[in-house]
Amino acid sequence: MTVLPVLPSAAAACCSPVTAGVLDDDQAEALARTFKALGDPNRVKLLSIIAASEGQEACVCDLTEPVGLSQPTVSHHMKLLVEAGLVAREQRGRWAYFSIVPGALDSLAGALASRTI
Amino acid sequence: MTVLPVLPSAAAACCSPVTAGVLDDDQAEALARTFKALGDPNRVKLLSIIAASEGQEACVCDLTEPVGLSQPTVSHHMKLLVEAGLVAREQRGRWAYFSIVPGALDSLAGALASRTI
DNA sequence: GACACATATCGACGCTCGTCAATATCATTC
DNA sequence: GAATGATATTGACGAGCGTCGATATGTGTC
Repeated sequence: MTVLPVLPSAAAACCSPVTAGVLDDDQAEALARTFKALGDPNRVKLLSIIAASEGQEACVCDLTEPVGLSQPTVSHHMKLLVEAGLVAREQRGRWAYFSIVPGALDSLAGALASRTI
Repeated sequence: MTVLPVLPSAAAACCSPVTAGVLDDDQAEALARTFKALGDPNRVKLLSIIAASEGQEACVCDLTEPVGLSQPTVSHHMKLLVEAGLVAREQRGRWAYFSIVPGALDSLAGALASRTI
């Protein structure tokens, strides 16, 4: 029960393009929270590392070395990404596997793209 | 000469989807800088207000009241959005008009969306 | 040029963020 | 259940952010 199709914060971001009208406070807050999670280069890199890994998942032990940060710091960043609804955490044995929530980035992209159709 | 199709920071973000492989430090840095600009609810709202305005442009005087912030604070946020390459500033008479850089949000969305084709 | 108006900059204030070392928690193995 | 290994949490630190009032800059008007 660790992977949800769309998490609350991501759901709020979905289907409310920035350019489709004035966003209310809740929509702006939800979008900003997700963008803030992407507002750190190390988190962006962590995300890309996970996506580039086999099976689109990685454990903290795979992530520490590429970004050159301490284990607690990587754990901290992963927690933020999970809370933002961008990444899912699954405990398997001793390891915690992180994977990108399907559709999370796409729905965020949808909130950015203009409706040119 | 205030409006550019794609500014440097946005250009770096373009065409390097987060899920297409491990991003190098420069790409991650450029993407994070743009996302950080969107990581504040007031800036997200300012962006949507501009997009929803007639002619897709607005001056600071139009923006202060809707977000409920002081004029210097709005000016500060607009500066960040301009530096992020998301918004263009054009001085016309006494007023400074802000507009969303064409394609900026779309290329950001492109950096997020997975290539499902 | 003096004035009025719109916007930008400055200086300061609390608050949050990114980072680490130290430690705690949890799952596995013996 | 004691030991081991992977990850999370805690506490602390400096750096950066969001905000404001006060002030400076720039633009048009008289």
